Amino acid sequence: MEFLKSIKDSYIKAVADCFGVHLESDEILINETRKEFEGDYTFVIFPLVKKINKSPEEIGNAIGNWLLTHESNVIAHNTVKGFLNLSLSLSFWSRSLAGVSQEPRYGYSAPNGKKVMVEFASPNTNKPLHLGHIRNILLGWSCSKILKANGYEVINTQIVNDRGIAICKSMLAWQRFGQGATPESAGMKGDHFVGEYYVRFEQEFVQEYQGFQFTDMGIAVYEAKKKEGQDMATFFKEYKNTYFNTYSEMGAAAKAMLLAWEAKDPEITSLWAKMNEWVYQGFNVTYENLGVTFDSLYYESDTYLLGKKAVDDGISKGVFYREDDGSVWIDMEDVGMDKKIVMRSDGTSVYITQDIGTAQQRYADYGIDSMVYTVADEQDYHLKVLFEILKRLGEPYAADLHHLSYGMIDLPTGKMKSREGTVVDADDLIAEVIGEARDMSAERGEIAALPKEEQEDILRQIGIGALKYFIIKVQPKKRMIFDPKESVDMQGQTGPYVQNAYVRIQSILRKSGTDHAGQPYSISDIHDNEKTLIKHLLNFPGIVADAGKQYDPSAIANFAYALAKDFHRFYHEVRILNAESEDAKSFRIALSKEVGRILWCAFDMLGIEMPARM
RNA sequence: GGUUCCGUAGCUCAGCUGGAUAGAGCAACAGAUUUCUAAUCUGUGGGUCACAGGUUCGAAUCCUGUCGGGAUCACCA
Repeated sequence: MEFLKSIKDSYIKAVADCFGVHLESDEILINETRKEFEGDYTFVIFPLVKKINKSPEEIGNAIGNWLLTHESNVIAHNTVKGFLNLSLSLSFWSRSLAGVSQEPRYGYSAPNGKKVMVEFASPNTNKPLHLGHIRNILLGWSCSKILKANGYEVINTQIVNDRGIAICKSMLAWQRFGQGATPESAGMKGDHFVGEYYVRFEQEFVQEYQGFQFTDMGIAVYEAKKKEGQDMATFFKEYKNTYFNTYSEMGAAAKAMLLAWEAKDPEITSLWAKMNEWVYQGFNVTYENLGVTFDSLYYESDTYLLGKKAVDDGISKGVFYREDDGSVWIDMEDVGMDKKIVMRSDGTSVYITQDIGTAQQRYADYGIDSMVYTVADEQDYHLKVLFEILKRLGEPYAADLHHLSYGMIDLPTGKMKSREGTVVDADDLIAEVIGEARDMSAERGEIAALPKEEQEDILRQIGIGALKYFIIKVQPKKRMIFDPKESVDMQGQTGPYVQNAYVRIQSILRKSGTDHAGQPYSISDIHDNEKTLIKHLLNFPGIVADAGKQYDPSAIANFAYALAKDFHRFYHEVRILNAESEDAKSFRIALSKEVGRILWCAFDMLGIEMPARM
């Protein structure tokens, strides 16, 4: 949209003409005029006062007068304190709207030739997805959409944490207690099925551990290792991990299983593959319900040995150094970070080594220019270290790495804790919001006449829309409180509220038929409501660009809400189909259509569907 | 303790590249439907923008410090 830019250019000319001062376009501050003042847009002229050495009023009036004679879009002006308020002509508004209509990809940038990989989700395969994963998935997916809108070629990926001691615990429990059960025989979703065995392992282990505490051995350990004055319960609480790694029979069995897996033992490998497959089938259902897909998958079982070559390279480049015991380190104290180990003395990789290797693998696979990692803020430091290492290794994409960091989700009752069973399960939550949408819809009966299948689709769109919007409207970096009751709200600042604005528009467009779609119009008057909507439309490209730069979907969510809100008001105060003239009717239909389209685009960028009816 | 993020209405959140009298939603109360779908709209009340300094014509926004909360600081992942 170039109209606002032309006014900015005129402003620069006005300043040059009136005062002989040259301004750069980024020195100009233009806002929408606050509703208590007369005007549409407002220039803040305080910054000019020093340069020109006249009073703000004098400067404002001079520029205003200049614009009045030289800039046809400006039809009136007034200066209040340091603010020059401009009123714009009818033709500005109608041409602006027409400009939006004529641009099929309005708000979207042309391809910029850059390829970015966005990583999100990245679950462990020993238990089902929960609320935290949902926030991660929604952020990653939306960010991917927003980057696409900004002209990037985007590859969605995840690193599937499919190996390690956790999955071995599930496997061991299944071996011992499963009696050959399968998700089918148990009638369960695969990820939940496997998760049950993970829980079972913990239960059995705790039982074993409690038994141990009263054996002679246990008492001897307590006496030998306790801290001064520490009672038995406290001691054993802290000792749990050590017990797992030393005396525990189950711990030993799980660790043996991990070793067998690493040695590619056929029986263990096939059990591992079978149980992971169950989990993936479960995950895929959840991903589908959330409407997300991946372009590529990386499995930790494939990548966990990667990175060793990077360590060798790093040593020869002088990025890493070897200690006497054979361990390899990087010293980043010069940039305010610590020393960090990248390879153990026994020659095995640590977590970050894997990440280095995976990054290199991804570059080898896709030749990407940049990467976005959607990872919770508890790993801020880890990602910071990773990026610094990749930079020092001279990786070609290292200058453009971004950690999409987000805060953890709390419940009104406090933190989610798996030990206390307060973790909100993703599938349960999805079912709940759809159920709520069903109840709300039943009260209204608007869609009752539609075929069953279509109804279900709409209920899903509304329920999931409520849930997604509730989570995505909050700035990523902020820790958020998730109140299950509020998450299913469908009134006020919610997904369904925005969807409802869209649905109203579709209803109008259906009723108006083809008679008025795309009809030319020449308006003789314009409502404040209409101006406000057009202002929103003009803002959209800037919002999208900003959301992309900031990796911040909440900016789009808030924009969509503001637009929907102003549409609802417009809808209420102004007749559209029964407008006072054919011109006004055509104009309002055209305006509604563009609002609907932009709402759709904005929600698409959030990964939220728009129902046609509700 | 070091580092880092957060602190805005009773609650959940916007606003943060400095601009006019800090905005929404929820909750409470009062209204609006012979009208394009009321998942809507209108109105009322509700604030030392954690606190204290500083920079500035101007600070919720930038800087410093304090307080409160989270995270992190493994040869774990």
